[in-house]
Amino acid sequence: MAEVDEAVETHAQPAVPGDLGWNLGMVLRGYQVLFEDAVEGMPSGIRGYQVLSAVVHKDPPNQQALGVHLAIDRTVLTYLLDALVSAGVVERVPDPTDRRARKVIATAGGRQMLSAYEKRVAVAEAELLSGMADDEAKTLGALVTRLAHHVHRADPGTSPCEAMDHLQ
Amino acid sequence: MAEVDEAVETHAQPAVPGDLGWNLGMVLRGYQVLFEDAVEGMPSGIRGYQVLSAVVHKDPPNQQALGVHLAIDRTVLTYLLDALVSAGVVERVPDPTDRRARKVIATAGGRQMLSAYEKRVAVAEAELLSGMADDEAKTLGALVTRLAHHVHRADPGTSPCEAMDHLQ
DNA sequence: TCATTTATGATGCTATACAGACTATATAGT
DNA sequence: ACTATATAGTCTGTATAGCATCATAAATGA
Repeated sequence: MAEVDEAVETHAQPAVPGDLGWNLGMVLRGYQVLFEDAVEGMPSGIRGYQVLSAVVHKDPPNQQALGVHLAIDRTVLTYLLDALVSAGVVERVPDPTDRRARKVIATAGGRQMLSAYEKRVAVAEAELLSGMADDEAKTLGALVTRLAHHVHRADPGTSPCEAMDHLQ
Repeated sequence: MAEVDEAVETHAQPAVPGDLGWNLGMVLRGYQVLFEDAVEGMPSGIRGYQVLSAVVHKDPPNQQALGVHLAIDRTVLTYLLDALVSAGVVERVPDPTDRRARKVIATAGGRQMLSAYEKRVAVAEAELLSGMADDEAKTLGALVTRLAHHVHRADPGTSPCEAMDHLQ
């Protein structure tokens, strides 16, 4: 594995174990700061946006699938959806084929709200990456996307502790 | 499980706004899952490790600098350090030049403990990236590092809400 | 000297996640 | 058909993390 091979790239980092975590945490923090600003006014903020976005773009068949996709615990999703429902943004529709399940769909207003916020979120995302060259940002985005899908595939479970056994 | 995502994978950025957040969140989640396992037994878990690592490798002059580096609120850092101190991992040493300040230093046992855990953390980090080619992982690491430093420079504040005024 | 700022610690509040119990429905085994 | 088990969703309680706030000590500057 990684030894003292500091021909890394920008400047020779002794690559302290844990730096990856610091880096990822810092990036996510920066993202959240910008994101929170961008989704101001959205019910339940960031998570509300994510739920609404997933509902519209992923069209999950029921709440469980929605929760798994976002890695949100089902009990959390309940009150997250409560907030969105009472804001008139989404609806819970009983699934005719399985009366235990409920499909979550966006209302017309919800879709409208989403597309309005998406513009702001896109700006925030661009801003986060504003310090990098276009091709770098693109590369980063592609690699992060791949890694994210890898992780999600390895652990589609809702709760982080549930399937922590193996990631590969 | 594998649905239509395959087509969207590498190129084509229909790029739903918010995907970057999902990706980053998922990567960080995967990291934390592995990390938590790797630092099992460490006082205060992940944060404890990060604090100890920063103390040893960054040698911050006082608690405030430490907190800023890790973007941890100073009141949080207090009890985090309390735990590490009572575990005999670090010590608070009064700064002779400023008697308000305390420098945090690792004990011999703490340094030993850190280097033991660092091996495990390095394995965990390698495991997270195990799905990628070496050069890809390297590129990703370099880009994330740059972005992280960019973010940290832009907002070195301790608390995320301080810089952006309000959380929801 | 006195006021202001800085470094740290202590306390209480709020939000949020997760575990576990509970209801309703579905599916499998007999 | 009948029971047993599994699943979807909700509700409740608890633990915890993080922040605001106040308190204390010491440095800085007027």
